[in-house]
Amino acid sequence: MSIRIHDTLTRETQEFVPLEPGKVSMYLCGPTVYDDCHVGHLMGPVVFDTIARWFRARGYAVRLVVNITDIDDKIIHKAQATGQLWNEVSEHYTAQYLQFMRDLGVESITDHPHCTHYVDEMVRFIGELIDAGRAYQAADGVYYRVSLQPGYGKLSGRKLEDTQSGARIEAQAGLENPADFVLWKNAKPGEPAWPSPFGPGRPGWHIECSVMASELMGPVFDIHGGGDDLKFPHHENEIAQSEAHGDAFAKIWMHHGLVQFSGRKIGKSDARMKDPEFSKQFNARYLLDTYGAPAVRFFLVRSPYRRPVDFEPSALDAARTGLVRLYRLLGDLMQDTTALDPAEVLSRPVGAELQALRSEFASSMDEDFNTGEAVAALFRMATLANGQSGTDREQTLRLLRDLGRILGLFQPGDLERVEKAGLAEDSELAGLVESVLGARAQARQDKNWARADALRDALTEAGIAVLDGASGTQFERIPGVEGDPVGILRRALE
RNA sequence: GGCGGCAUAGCCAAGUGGCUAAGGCAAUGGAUUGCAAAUCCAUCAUCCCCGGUUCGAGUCCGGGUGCCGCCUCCA
Repeated sequence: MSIRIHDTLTRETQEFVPLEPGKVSMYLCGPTVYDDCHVGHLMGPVVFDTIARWFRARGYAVRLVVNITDIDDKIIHKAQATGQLWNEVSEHYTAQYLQFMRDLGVESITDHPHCTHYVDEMVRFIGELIDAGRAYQAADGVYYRVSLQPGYGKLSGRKLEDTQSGARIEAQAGLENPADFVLWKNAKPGEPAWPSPFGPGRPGWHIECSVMASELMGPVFDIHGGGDDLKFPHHENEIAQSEAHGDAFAKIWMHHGLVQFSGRKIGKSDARMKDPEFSKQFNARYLLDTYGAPAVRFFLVRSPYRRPVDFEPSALDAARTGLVRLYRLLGDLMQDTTALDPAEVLSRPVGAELQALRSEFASSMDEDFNTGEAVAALFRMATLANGQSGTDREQTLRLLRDLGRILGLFQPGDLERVEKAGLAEDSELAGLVESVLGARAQARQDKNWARADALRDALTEAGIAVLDGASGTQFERIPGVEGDPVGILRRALE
């Protein structure tokens, strides 16, 4: 029952052996805080939070460092475009990002180093690279000398010559090699700057990860993660810098697939994203408000992390429907806030059928964190529970919930957050819904079926699904229903 | 052009050479319901094409075809 991990560097899945017994140190490339998050930005944190949770369930103490890039060309451009100070931009989007982390239940991140808090360390690191002959000053900054790096390109599987023949790298004046990359950018007039022996300026993008990772975790650590698109050049360059600095750096590299739409990656440079109607459907805030954060988390965890996730509203909706089914099955168990002991959950004595499913769950997670298979095991537990009664059923449901909780699912309040997504912020609509439901209840009592059904139809049109049950009537918000729900419900009450 | 990945039911999607190819959504039939919805039960694929290895391949190898990512900022 050891954990196996796919390493991008060796392209093999191998048993994980920690540097220090019982401990895991991980570094994940975090956001550059210059704009609203889209769904793609949520994937890394959710994936690595889930991985960290499984490590903890297997008894490891986890350190997970996720940087915040709070100085960068894009931040400066955004500030210039909006008339803000650069740090007003970065602080605003940092706060937004951290709120997303809380909403999504990402709780494994132990350190959120800000790039600007480590400038001195970066300056020292760059100075050491210059002293070692591995970096040089050019007209507009300090550059890393790629030509002296043996094995440059080993992560992304490319050779220096290939990179050059790519020909899309503009030959920059003063560079020894077109693949050399900037470590320190000299400040232009009006740009934010930090003092350094190489002149006032700011750190380049790649250097921050090398420096902050080693500052917080030392010259070698267990796992470095990030999105597939960061393999080259970002991670390749991190390796180059750190190795040139004499650091062993990450033992294992893990890369998650990218979120796509209609088979194509969603990115800032995607022409489609210029259409506000198009981009809105990937906006993180919009998605969390419309579908509920737990549904978004569940969606991202349903398939294994290395595959690209094809995202579209109907797929998220399908995931949400299945998730709600589990919520309803769990019922009151969802609200239990008792702290969970993963070791106990994984070893607690249970019936044979349930034990088999728990085994599948655990071995799926052990095998490179295959959350897709693990989730399938949860659904099979649901089917099992439906055929049981009494203490057997109770045992199955408890285990289903607890295993889900190890992955960050089934938190207290999640059902509300998913079923009522978007309603909380609209108190007028929420009030109207209650009024219409009350009127309908009265009509049903009077056996005025025509009136009751008309009210129900109005609710449906307004995007509210009515759920009659033995213990009264519940309702849920149907995601993605457009129109004027307030107007519809007002008219219905007349 | 270079490097890498993927092709499994209407849709999404697991699958570590070998019992009946996970799971979700949708659909259909049934139970339930004032009627619905929700819920429960049941049904629903031989895995892009060709060739090969093997007692046995969705799973390995070779060749096609198609799609995608990276090579420029990018989670």
